[in-house]
Amino acid sequence: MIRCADCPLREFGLFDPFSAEEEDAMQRFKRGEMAVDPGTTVLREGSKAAQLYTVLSGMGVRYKTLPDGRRQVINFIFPGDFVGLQASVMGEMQHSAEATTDMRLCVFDRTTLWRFMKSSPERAFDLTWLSAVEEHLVSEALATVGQMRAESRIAWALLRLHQRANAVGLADPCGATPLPFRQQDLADALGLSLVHTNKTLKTLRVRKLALWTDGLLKIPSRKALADEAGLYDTPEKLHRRPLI
Amino acid sequence: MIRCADCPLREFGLFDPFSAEEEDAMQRFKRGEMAVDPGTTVLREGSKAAQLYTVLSGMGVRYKTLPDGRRQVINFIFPGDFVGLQASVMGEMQHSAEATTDMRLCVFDRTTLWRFMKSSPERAFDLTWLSAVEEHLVSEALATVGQMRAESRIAWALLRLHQRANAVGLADPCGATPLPFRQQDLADALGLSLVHTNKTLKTLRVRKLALWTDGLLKIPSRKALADEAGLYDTPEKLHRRPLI
DNA sequence: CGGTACCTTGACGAGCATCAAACCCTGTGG
DNA sequence: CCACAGGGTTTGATGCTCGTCAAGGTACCG
Repeated sequence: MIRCADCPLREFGLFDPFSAEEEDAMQRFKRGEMAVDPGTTVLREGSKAAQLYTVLSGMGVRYKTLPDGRRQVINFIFPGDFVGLQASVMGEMQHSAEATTDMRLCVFDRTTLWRFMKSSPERAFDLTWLSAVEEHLVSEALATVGQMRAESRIAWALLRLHQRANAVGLADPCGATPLPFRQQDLADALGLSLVHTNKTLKTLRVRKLALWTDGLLKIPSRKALADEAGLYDTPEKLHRRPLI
Repeated sequence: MIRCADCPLREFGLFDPFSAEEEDAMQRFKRGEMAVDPGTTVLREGSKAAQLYTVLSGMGVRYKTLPDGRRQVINFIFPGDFVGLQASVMGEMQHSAEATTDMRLCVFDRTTLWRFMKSSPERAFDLTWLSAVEEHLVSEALATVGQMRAESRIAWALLRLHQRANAVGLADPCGATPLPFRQQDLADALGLSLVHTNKTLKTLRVRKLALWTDGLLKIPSRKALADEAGLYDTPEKLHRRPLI
């Protein structure tokens, strides 16, 4: 089992540094590790999950299933993400979480969460912070899906995915970012049909704004893509985030 | 100034009860009261607001503004809602909040929030809880906007608004609920044009599923409306929520 | 070799946006 | 008292975006 002190996620500037005591408290909180295959449902909507996880490696999606079987992807899961807080706080999950690739997870116990918050107000604050950031991300998605046309929606999503992937060191020297999702996942995230998503991806390819093929994303000009996405070119100031 | 002990919101079963000490701590936390007119922007997107508020009475909207001037309503504000947590936790607001009606607000100070969390782990937990619930609400909206057709979206929104209003005692004996928003607000919340929203409201009226005119909403059969909204008829089990 | 999962492309039509105009109601000022 | 303006609602006409249907292509796997 990886010790928190050696956590591979710590290398990236994305996360808040730990003090020695913090590391220690975290270590006691940690329950174990888990590795899952692609397609595994880590948390199921409606379940009163007893565990929560920090993603060590791999990617996935959070999604809601509708009565008629369609699904809405709420957002994409990247290394460093904290999954399952909702169930711990609200009693049960309101969405599912599924691994898209192989995934390694750091396992924590729900029952210790409360003790954890109590023992350390800083951690309690961090949890609130994480939750507030999630809300913000979902809100931005809502604004995009509600207001933008297909081309802009996809531009927005690809740009955000690119940022997130880069922030955890997944970029490749030649500028290609691995993006192992299916077109259907993107379609479900953006409220578009698979067919139209496919066609729109093609026009973005033709316009040389974003090239996503074979699980690799290349963005010739972030500025141009941000323009299409209706985002001010993001000065890459990603929030530094707490790591739990 | 209303004392927390006499808070008019406490009457409704919606909120967690307070112990005497809790009440006391809350009272020290409270900074004052504020009354605003319809149309007032309480919090502005991008501002590093120093205050946060609990809504004592009145309604409003949270929304994001897009570069081209369109807006996305994130959700609607009701009495008991806690507004501005995002700025306190994340540093600045990611959306604006505006009063639709006259509104009375309980004012708290941002700088005391941290002290507040530190002094009382239960409150810290409550804040995380609130944030998690917000996220859930926005996610549900995202799923609705992303996957449903106009008629279902509007049915969903009206049903949710009806529930929220009733939970804070705004229902009228004869079954009419005050709903002071404009059709444009609903349109902006659901990613629909004003015109199409209007036409869809008409068909819902014709179908006797929901009658919303002159700021009053009447729902002949919640079951029928829930059906159209793609919701299992909600057993009215609204989460009891902490009151801050 | 058939089967499955995913990507791709074309044809067609529906749902919804957009444009334009009329119709309230309320408030305001001559 | 009436004219007028402004904010919101309502309605019709037109056409674009996007969903749906259908089919074919490719890679991978048992």
